[in-house]
Amino acid sequence: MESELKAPIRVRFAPSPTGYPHLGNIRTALFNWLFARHHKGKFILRIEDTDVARRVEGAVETILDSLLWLGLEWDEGPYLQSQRLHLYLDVSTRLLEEGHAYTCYCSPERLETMRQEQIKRKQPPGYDGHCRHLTQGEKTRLEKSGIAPVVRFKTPLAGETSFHDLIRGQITFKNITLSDFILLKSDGYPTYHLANIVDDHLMNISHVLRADEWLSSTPLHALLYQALDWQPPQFAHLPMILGPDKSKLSKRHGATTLTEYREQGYLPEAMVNFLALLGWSLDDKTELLSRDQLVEHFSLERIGKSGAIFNRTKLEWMNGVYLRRLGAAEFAQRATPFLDRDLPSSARRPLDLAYVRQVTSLLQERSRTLAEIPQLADFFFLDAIDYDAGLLLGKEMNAESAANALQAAVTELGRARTWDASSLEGILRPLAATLNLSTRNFFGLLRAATTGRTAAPPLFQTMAVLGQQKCLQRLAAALQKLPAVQQ
RNA sequence: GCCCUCAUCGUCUAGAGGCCUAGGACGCCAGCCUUUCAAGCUGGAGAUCAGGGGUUCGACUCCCCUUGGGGGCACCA
Repeated sequence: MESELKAPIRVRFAPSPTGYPHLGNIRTALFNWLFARHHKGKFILRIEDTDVARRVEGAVETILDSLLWLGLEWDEGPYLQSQRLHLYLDVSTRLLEEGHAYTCYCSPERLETMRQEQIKRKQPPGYDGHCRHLTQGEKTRLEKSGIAPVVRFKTPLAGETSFHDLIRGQITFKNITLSDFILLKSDGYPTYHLANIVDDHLMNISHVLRADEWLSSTPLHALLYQALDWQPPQFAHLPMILGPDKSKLSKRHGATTLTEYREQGYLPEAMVNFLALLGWSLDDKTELLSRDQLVEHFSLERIGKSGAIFNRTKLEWMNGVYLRRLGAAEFAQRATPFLDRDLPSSARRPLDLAYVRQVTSLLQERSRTLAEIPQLADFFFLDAIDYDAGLLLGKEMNAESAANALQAAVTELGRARTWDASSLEGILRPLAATLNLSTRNFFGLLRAATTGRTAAPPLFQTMAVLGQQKCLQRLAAALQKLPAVQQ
């Protein structure tokens, strides 16, 4: 039961536009969104664009686009940190004035050699405090020489810093292992550490749900809150999503950005369901949950601690489930853009939507992603099909009996007045008997002749959709191919 | 190297001391259904709960150590 007296729940998703959001980022966004919706709180979007050098064109748009595709609507923002620079500067100044921070004039070169030596001596790399005790005179001199300083936080040299994590419990770091990190860069932009806590404070963020990789920098943030005498939010570090080799997900693991999944024909509702189950579970058996059910049941208590390998095969299964659950019209509508995109150029455009609808109804329970529909369906849209003549012959068949059967089929089908699945069955099933062929062989022959493949939707329905004229044409073409078959 | 952290079937996970001879899902195998392929249904293989010590009448569950994995240690987030 949530107490009415508690501060309102306010969470944020704070990506940096240095790349396109990958599954891990999006899973973090999803958990934040679920948490906010479950508690009837606010979900805030904040763009952490304080790294001018690494900014990627179009990244912000892709982030917004990804969230909207999944239906993760935000209540406030997007706030851009690059437009709030004065706020960070104010806090930095205050920290300086109150003696919690100092200006540092060390050159990148000096820092680099320092680091190398520390590594060589097998010491933990970190700032050595060189500028910590500079006199006012020295500072003025360095300032005059044109060096733009950075501002560093004065990390306590002794003692320890601990904080409570909602998922992992109490976590403690010895301050000696923490170094004087940078708050403000020489270009006047804040680092993540500064901007992050200033904004979380100013935006009244109640809970910080972020990936595990931030755990190590949380003591820095805790120290900052202490120095500023601000109430820190509650922290919950989420387990990470891993690649098949158990390492942090990255480009080299293949498709990792959300938009790639959209292009590969996954449904947003399946992605939401699947992503939610990476690190969270409802119970010992539930796998399929709608967005509303997720909102209803989501809780931090049921988030696990260990990283999860992203299992694409299971996603495919789940996507198939969602695909099959769609209404036929909906399925056709969602499949159309993929057909349009991937069908061979020889297929007539624009696509005949009524025809598409008939085709997709045969494919709905056979596809796991929308992107595989075009390959499953191409023969429906092409005038001529190309295939190996060997596909025509079943096990107990030779070219002669196949020719005989095809000829008989052409004759009977040519006479047909109605052309639907049941009348076709009414013609072809008895014909198999007459020809003394197993349905397996006879229908297999017709399938290969009409579709050019051995695996396709049910024969009669397929033929019905193809139409009488096209079927007869293809049957005749198969008859021509037959002599070429190697026995 | 140092710091933090995690550890149940191949993978995602259930398990909050006795309900566990460890449950579910994906995948895999087999059977059924069947004109092929799927889908569906049924069944099966698959985890000495990383290893070792404790605590306890009793440990997958609590504690310690070891091992292994992951993350962090930037004028990146």
